[in-house]
Amino acid sequence: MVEFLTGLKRTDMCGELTSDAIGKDVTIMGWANRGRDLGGLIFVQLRDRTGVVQVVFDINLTDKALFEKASSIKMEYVLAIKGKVRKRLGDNINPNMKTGEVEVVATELRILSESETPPFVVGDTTAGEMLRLKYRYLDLRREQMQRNLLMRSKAAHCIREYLDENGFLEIETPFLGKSTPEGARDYLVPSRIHIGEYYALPQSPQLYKQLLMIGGFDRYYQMAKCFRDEDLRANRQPEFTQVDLEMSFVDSEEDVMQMTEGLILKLFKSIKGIDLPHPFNRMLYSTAMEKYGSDKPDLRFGMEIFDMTNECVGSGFAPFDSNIDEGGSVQSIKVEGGETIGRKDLDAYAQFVKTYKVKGLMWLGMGENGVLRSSYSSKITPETLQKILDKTQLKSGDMLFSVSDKVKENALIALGALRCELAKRFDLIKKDTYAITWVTDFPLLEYSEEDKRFVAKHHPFTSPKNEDLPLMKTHPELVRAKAYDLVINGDEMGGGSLRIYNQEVQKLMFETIGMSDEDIKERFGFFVDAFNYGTPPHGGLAFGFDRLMMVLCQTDSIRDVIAFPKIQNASCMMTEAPTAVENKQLMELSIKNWNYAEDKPIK
RNA sequence: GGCUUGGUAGUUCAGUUGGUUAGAACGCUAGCCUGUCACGCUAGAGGUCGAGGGUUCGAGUCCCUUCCAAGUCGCCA
Repeated sequence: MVEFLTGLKRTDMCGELTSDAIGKDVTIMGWANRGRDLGGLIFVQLRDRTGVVQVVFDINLTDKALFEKASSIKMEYVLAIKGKVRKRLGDNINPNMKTGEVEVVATELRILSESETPPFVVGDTTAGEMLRLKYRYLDLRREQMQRNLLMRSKAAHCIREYLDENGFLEIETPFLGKSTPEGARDYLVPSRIHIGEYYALPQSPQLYKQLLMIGGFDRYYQMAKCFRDEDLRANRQPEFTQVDLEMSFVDSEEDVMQMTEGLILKLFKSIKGIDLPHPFNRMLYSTAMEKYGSDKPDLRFGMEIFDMTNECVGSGFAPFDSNIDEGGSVQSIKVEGGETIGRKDLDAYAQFVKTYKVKGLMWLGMGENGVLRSSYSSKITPETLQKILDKTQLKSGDMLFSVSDKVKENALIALGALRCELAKRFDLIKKDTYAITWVTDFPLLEYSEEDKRFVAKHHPFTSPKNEDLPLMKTHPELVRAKAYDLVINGDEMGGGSLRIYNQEVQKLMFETIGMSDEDIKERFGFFVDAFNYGTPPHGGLAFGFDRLMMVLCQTDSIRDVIAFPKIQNASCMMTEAPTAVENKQLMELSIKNWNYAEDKPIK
């Protein structure tokens, strides 16, 4: 039977009916949670996005037709209920419900929509994610998803408010843009009108926002949807949202960092009610790598990496000695209480570090009364062993992990990853802590073995440090960038830089990464041209809105903060996108009938 | 592309050394029940053990191939 809303207007939200509402006549609407039919008495929990309230049908208080209708209610039926709010009888108060002191005595019930038995009970947090994503619209009814997306909306509002207060204009930039194949793989969109030509979806609005600065907008921001056709991770989706901002006439990195810092402070205050300590910590990239083996160090716990190369010179142990001879090093971390790690787990950790670029993991544990247990102590000279013990001040119960490699950075990265693994095992990460740091002074360039040339670590418009400019031609690897990353709890939340605004410097940059004048013209011609017509010094930053929401919502999965996310193979469980399309569509786009060998359409 | 873990009822899972008719809870169906709130009670339905092949007298269990999912390395300027 079809029932309509005709004549009914919602007066209240379910979750907001507390003792203040006692005696009020209300009309409420929502979905039925599981009900409890006691025979002559039926309880229905009605849910909307604000929460749940108990509705009661009493056979002695309602007419028979209404009561029978109520007994036909099943989970996820959509109901409109008129009734009167009353205090629950006797001591039937549910302290676990916000609305637990009251109930609505129903006088009218309309079943607006029936539901088949849902594939999982809404609110069942054990339901598998595959299933939840297939029926995402049901999953979205769960309290956690409602809360996360509410928080996301509030955060977006808060960001707009802050940036507006600080004179930023919200300006949209195109989705259909030009492919500039450097960096991530582009998602391409075929052009119907221009046969054989393609737009690219933006990986970021980088070029546009710099052009907006040249266009005189001075301060810009955008909640920008970005697209990258790369493999997914727990915190990576093929389409995601960046809070993208850019400012003109900035003099130093601090100008952008402090503006961003104000935004993060306001966000945490208004969303979580937390006053974060500030100013945020600043850490040099080189320090982050040496102490944490990562450019996004997790500072919620210690266990810092230290260099043990000097102690291991002439150790008599071939792996140490040969790596040191080749200019490498020995890096270590000390794990207090780590001596309890069993042999099986030690082997597993050795396997773990091998997934990075190093050969193995050395371990040295000190048991009771100073008894040593080690993978290598018998192979090094007693003098070396003594030096190590002196350096590390190893105590009973401690475990020392070391990684040696001819490339220092490899050893650091492997040990940095192990450090985070061990922190999880030994439960060193306290809940509800936010360790925030800026990482600054990144290298401008890095050498790509694959391309046999230097490539921009950030992007080719990042400004080198003024004082490092002379090194561009002689030691490109030593040039530092005016770049900065914001790191929260070991995750990169965002990054930015001051941009090059001088044609000479830009030219030098392109030369250093081996881009010919032709390449430049082909890829960035419009962009480079713009710099000839008066470019203000500018810089900005983009942070991952989804990742920030993960932190604020305290979840490990980016899918928990996105309404309709993709799964690991970049498909959508619900719509099954991507799908094959009709030949007719392909013909219109001249895709299927394209002769790639001769690079022209097949007539 | 590599590695690790997983796939058994609608759902979440158990299933021992390879051995009778593959179990539990929730959900579902029918009935009873006036103060439940994870309501309770009684009865019932529900299975291609991801798929294919192999070993065996016998496979959910062992082997091979393959598909799907999660995490991760590569990748992500």
